[in-house]
Amino acid sequence: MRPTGRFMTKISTRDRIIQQSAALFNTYGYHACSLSHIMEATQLKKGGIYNHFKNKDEIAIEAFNYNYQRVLDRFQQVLSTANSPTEKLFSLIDVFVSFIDDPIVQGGGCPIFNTAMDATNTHPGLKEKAKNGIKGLKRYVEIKLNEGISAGEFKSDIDVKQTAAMMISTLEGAIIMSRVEDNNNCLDFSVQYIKNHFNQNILKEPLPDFSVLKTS
Amino acid sequence: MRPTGRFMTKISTRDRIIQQSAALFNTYGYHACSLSHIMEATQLKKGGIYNHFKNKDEIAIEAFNYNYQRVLDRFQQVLSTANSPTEKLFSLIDVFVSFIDDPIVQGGGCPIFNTAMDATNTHPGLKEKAKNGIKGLKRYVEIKLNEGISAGEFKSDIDVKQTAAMMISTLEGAIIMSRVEDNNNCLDFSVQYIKNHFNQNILKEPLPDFSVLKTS
DNA sequence: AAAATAACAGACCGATTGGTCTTAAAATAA
DNA sequence: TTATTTTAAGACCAATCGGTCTGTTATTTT
Repeated sequence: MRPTGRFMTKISTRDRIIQQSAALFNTYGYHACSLSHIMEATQLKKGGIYNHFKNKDEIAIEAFNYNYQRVLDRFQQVLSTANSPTEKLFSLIDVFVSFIDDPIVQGGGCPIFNTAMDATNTHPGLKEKAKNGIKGLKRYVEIKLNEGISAGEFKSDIDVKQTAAMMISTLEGAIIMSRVEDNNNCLDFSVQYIKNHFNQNILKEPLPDFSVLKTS
Repeated sequence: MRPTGRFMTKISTRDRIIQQSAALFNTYGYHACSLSHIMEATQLKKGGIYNHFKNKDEIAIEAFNYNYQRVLDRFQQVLSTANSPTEKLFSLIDVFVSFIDDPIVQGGGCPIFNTAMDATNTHPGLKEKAKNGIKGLKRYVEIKLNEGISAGEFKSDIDVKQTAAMMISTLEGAIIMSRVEDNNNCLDFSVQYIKNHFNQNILKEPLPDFSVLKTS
């Protein structure tokens, strides 16, 4: 029962807790984000928080869900402005770049991968969620690759799964590296590299713009 | 003053604390690794530990140094069995693969990148160490690339810095992905991919073995 | 052998952790 | 308006956190 005006929906306290915690969990990780942090961010006391959640774990899970949805939303949003499969494919790359240029959530980077790293050895439940998140991300890319093949724009003999995995791991690796190095060099390199590779190995008709890459 | 026999060196308690903590920090991260964990692993009480270190931070720093040195050692070791620059370049790739197949330290993955992720928003000191660690890793690869150019085995117009950054971020991204997915698929893809790229774009005389890649 | 030093145990500390519960106020339903 | 339910405050809890300090036991040095 959410209080609703005529055309707008007031955010529930529970959702506000989730959103503000999502920023904290992405920034500090599960163990380094305490309830005091959440209390301070939400301006609520324990009672106000535990009225909506049974424990910290439930908040963290919901926070991940929220961040994950925001990632998907950005994919949707960016893809909606692209027309051809080729444009869509290159738009996918841009989404990863946007994780650095225009972070989805406080703390930066890709919240899915951040959670994956944070939870791998410490929080089986969250790790599983991150694992599925990555699977979803991959499926997303695979669909777009298949659409390109169906439309006749991409070569039909490409290994879709392999290409999707490569693209994601390369860009995610570059995102991490750029975050640590405090500059975008590595990400820019990777983007150039992948676009070039797509142009040469995925597209049936390479774009003329990419034939000259060595501009360093 | 280390107690030494004729041909062997007994490990100091301090070093033992560092080594065992190094495993814990790599597994759980800085905040999720408590002194109780360290006490249990080392079978020492507080007094025994704080006799050698002034605080948890100092242990974590030394633990990182130790893990970092082990990474470098593995590079040295693998490279020592390679003869030509080409062999050395491909050996570098194998070192990253070994992070999954034969983990350097408990918790798995690359301890440098693990620390980088763990510390980015939570521990400036450790983050700086990880940042420098990655810089060292990159320099290592760059040196090997330059050796290949000098020896005339690699093309002379390659962008060494860009290539090194690409190689590391791609493989590190794949390592993380493989760890989350609990299989080596992504890493294997990436390795195939990079080797193929090196063969086509770095080596002056491509190896015949790599011309056929599409084996899926 | 005696004196000095290094190593370690373990009690102790205040602060903080995640979590519970009672109570009062606010919002909703009757 | 009254009764009921939801929301949130905040006291309280045991457990644990990183860290200090004292006392005892080993180990060196003299």
